[in-house]
Amino acid sequence: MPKKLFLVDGSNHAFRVQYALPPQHASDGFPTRVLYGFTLLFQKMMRTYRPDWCVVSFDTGKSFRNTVYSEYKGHRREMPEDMKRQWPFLKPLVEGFGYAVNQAEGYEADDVLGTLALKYASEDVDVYIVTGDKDFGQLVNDHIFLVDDAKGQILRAPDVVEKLGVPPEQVIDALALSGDSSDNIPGVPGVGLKTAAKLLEDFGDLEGVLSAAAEGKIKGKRGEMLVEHAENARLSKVLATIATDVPLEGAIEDFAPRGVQEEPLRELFDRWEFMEVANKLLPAKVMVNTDHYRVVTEPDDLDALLASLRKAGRFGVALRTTSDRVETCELLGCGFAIGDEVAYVPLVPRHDVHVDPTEARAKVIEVLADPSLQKVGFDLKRDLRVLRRLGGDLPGIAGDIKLLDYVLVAHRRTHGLAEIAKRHLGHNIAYEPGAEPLMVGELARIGGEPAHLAVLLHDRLASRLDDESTRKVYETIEMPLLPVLADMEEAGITLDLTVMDGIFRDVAERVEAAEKRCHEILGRPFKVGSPKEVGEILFDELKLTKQKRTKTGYSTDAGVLEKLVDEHDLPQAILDWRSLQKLESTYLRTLPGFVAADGRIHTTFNQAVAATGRLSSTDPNLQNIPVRTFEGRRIRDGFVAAEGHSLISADYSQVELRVLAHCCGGGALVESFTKGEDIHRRTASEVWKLPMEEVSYEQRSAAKAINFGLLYGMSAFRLGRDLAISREQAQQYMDDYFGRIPQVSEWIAATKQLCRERGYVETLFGRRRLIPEIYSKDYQERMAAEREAVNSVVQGTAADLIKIAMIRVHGALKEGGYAARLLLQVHDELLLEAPEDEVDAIKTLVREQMMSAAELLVPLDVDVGAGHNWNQAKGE
DNA sequence: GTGGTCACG
DNA sequence: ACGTACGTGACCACG
Repeated sequence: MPKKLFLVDGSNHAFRVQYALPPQHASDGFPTRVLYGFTLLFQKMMRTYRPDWCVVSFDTGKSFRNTVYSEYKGHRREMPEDMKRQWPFLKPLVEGFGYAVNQAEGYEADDVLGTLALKYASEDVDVYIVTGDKDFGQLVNDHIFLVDDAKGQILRAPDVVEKLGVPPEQVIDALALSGDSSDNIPGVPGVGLKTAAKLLEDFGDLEGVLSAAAEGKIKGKRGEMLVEHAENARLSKVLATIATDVPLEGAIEDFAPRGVQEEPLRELFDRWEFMEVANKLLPAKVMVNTDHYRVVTEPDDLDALLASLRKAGRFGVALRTTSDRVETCELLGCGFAIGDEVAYVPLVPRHDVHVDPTEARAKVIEVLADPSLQKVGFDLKRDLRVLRRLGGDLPGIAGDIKLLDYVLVAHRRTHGLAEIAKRHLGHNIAYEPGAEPLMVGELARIGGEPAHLAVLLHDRLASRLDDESTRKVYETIEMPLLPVLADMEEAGITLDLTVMDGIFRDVAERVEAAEKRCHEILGRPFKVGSPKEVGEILFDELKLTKQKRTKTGYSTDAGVLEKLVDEHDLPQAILDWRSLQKLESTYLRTLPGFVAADGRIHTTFNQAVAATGRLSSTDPNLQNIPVRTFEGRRIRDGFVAAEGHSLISADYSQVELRVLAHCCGGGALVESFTKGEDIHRRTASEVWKLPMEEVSYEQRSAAKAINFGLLYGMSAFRLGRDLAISREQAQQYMDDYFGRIPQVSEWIAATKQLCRERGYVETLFGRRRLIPEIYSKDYQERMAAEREAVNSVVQGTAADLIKIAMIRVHGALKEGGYAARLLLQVHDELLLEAPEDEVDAIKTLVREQMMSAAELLVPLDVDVGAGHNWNQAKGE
């Protein structure tokens, strides 16, 4: 049996895969389709083809032929964006599989392969060229074959005749006549492979055909074309000819497969999330060895550990505490990891630990407070706050796994340590909430594991930031924001319980009255709070007009009830009850319970939850305190400044529309913001083609709805409903709008297109959100994805802006030596607290810092006010 | 635990 | 042919 040499036309395979397979991405948005296509090929190579030698060749992109003939060949096939990003990883992938790469500088892959084929084909060596390129038919002989991997066929000389109509010797001439659109060979118009074969049969070779044509022996249109395009045909012949004389060094033995290179390949598969392939190809590996974890039980060991932490200068850290509330939790211990050295220091008394807990705690707090030591961990904002409460601190934060995962895969709803460890290390975490485990061994694992995982995951995740833009978001926005948020949470905001109690009594009384009224109207008691019961009463019993349905029954939301107020008294009564009951249960009753010993409420800002880049606030949520209605707004009277202080509110004016204007790069939006106009009025004047001063109140309101809708990807249906006009009329408004400001619809279309190409969108600052649903087969899901794409850019950019502003304000306050503090962020608003004598200076400082957070095509505007409570601060 | 509703930007 | 705007968190009823 002859031995087998496989020659892979890498460039050709890449393009074939690109158009044959569906788009595919790692969860951070990195495209993997081409890499996957190669992985499939190499798996087949290993299992089925089993070559004695194999070499993969790629175009270097600066080939001689390419340069000389580029003007004739037209543009070389333009490489799509996602393919370009994968290109640098192809060589490592080939080498990971143990195959050789040959990229002869200055030559095309075709020519390198042609040369190798001729050089090595012999009685003892069969050459198999893996390519979809028809050109290679010219090389086929008794020892050179083609492999069409897509179809799984091996083509020998007779197969070439069948496929191309001519034997290998005539392939070049045939292609010269017919051309090859996929390879940018022009040929003669109107001549396909069939005609070419026929002509060659009649006249021998290309020159025979051309001279026959010149002598008028070929009749009709075809003859004319051949005469006219004779030069083109001769040029095509040159283009179609594969060189076989490229100077190449080395011997065939260089191409002997070296077998799978486990570690490099594992790293690549890991990054691309080729889990199944990895499991099949690579031996399972224990990534996290927990056996050697230790519990520090002796004073000497504690000192030794602290010394090695200082010596290392960088380590993983994880506090272990009771309950989850920062204000009330107790510190149970602290895990440390220096590389794979993992130790847990218990900080509560245990019979089997011979270190004084008080002493140990002091030492741990001291080492963590050393700013020269770098710490990595998971959710270090929490650890920082716990330590601060105990008189310590946590400077020198070098990395936070939660934030890393967030910037890499923002579209995931949660970024828990267990989930991340499972995903990246295949490791199941031993974490057990609740009581301290009894056994020392168990304690070592549970206490040490988070610190160890932080170290292991940090390096893996940080290496994925190599994408410039994502790294920038992490390093210049999220990481610097972490201590700012910790300070804000720590500061908290005073809740005046007397004020709250006053409102509570009033509202509670009215809730009861409202419930009574509901019962009276119906004539019997019922559960006003049960959507099911309310739905049945309204629509089955009272036979009011049915509208929307939910999955489980009738919808009774506010929009539905409002439409029924003319039919019956009950809907309005229910609406009244609901709004009061909402105030009572969500705010008036619960907020006082969050007041800590210092009289203040300390919310938690979640920095890693919103897919767009926004913050969220929990326990309690201070980002949804009522403001729209008079009754609701009263609650803000309860949020007050400390004695001798004022609250200062600063909010960005129309920040999302300004971002949109900037994205559009010009047009009426930009012009209007630059002039400082009333943006809704201006929009109305554009849509109705009126002078600004003639815009009516209704027109301005409608324009406002349009502007709002723009940010969300509005539908004419919804706009019509909101404005109480017909769908057609709403569509007309939208058409007029886009007609007048074409930049907006152009940008929206371009954003959707970019999302389809890449599978993700980016904010102005490079924050990325992956949107896999953009490829959904479900129309509705796909449309929703398009809206998300557009909205994420705008909302996300605004979120980046205010985060940058927060970092700047925080820095400026420190720099200026002010006692004023940031307290809250509500998406486009910052709330601060300042001593009376600083108020004026702080108002100016905040406004300036916020306005200059970024330089956009339009100015950023900020409204500032101050007052004793949140209501007043927003008002004046 | 899920769904409906409603508070915010 | 089909549904109808983006992003959150909290409470209540109900299974």
